[in-house]
Amino acid sequence: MTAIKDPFSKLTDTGREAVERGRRDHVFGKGATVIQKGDPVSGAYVVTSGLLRVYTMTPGGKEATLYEIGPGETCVLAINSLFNDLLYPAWVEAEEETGVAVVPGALYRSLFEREPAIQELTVHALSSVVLRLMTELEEVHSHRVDQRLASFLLNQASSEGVVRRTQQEIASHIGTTREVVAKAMGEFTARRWVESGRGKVTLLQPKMLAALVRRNEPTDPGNQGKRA
Amino acid sequence: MTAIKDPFSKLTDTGREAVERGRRDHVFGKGATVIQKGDPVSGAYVVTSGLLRVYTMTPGGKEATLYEIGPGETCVLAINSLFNDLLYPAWVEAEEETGVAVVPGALYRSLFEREPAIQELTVHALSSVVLRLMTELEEVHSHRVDQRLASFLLNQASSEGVVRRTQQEIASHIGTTREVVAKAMGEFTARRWVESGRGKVTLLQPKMLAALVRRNEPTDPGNQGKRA
DNA sequence: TTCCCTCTGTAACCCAGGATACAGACCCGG
DNA sequence: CCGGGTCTGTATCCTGGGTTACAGAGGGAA
Repeated sequence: MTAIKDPFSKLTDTGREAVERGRRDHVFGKGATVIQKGDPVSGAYVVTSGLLRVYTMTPGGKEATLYEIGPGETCVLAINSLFNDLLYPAWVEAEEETGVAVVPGALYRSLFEREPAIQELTVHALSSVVLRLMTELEEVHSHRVDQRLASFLLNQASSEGVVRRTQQEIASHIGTTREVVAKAMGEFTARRWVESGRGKVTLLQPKMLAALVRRNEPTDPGNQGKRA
Repeated sequence: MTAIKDPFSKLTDTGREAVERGRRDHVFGKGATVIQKGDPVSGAYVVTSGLLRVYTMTPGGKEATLYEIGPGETCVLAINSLFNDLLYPAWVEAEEETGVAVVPGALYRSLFEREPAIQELTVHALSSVVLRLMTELEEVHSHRVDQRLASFLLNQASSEGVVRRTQQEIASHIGTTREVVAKAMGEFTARRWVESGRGKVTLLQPKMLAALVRRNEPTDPGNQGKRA
């Protein structure tokens, strides 16, 4: 969503020129840390290729993904920090090889004043993050981990219903530990809703997963045959 | 924070005039529901007096406050819904008697295009909400409820260190139940960090509370003398 | 093939915190 | 001054899920 392929294409000529002169391009390898919590933010980060993951970390080292940033999108937290002059409040890493264009803060601000395209981009990016955060927050305190897992699998699945991620990665995304993911996953496989392999999960019954997400009762009220 | 007393004061004359013509003022009594989840949003909501509370609710009816909106601030979710044309994703209620000016969506959008003050206001409001949501999200999965309670008490306290809220209200704010609040509060009173009365909590040792929030270990490792 | 490293599957344990159920304290109105 | 509603204080129980601790199962490299 909000996939504007080249965010600078709609600028005025002078604007585009300024961006071309001012932008700094970087490439981050898979797994590289792009920004750390507490870093001062030097400019607006626009992803040109690849995928960034923005996440928080508990003092204990457990991670939870806030959201991801794809090509054409910009890192809102950076913009946020830019306008409010704050330190960056989270971590960002490259999930794969990722190109990033950094537009210096002062330049971005002046563009924001003059260029409708940048205003539009900014507001849109901010809005969509607000939405994602809200959804996440709501999810986090109204769904159990098996539900969150199901929901994660559903919207990470390729069209063939395959999710190529290790359980550890999944755990980080939904903010829990590997073992817990394995537990829930075990339940899903037992019910033949998914098939689980090394670094990959295949959805067999997406509908059942979706139903689980919606449902509020525990996995199954009349669950005899397990423990006790 | 972000307390702009009259958000319309910096508009151009034509802009201010348009707002005066277009705005609809409402007053909501204490406890009144201002917007419900799923309501279509007709415009930007600007609080003129009082206090609004934005919260989510689990299917089970448990509430958790996302953030509050004071005079001069505007409800970002409304703006968000406005720009993305979405249904409103949460609930809003008046915590006290509250005046709200509603600026119709079309008008707001056109103002946004022309008026720097509105652009500024919008971005600032969005940014600060992003920050608050992030903080909340981080808090929710890295702090225990006693820590969250402590932190809540600390930033709700008046200058004399008094919080005038019932335990039920507090529970809704930090997203748990009354009983759990009572439990944690009991612990605090036992340690003489706070004094608890009907609808009111007095902080005696704010420093200890603050320390608890920062600390990561459980309340006290060598906790002999209670239970067992 | 073999070694090793990464990933998954289980099982047992334990604790924070949600649910339930009262008892008593405060407070207003009649 | 009494009675009923609203709050607070506990105690008891139970479950979701974090923790620990291994035992296999791929799978790449030498």
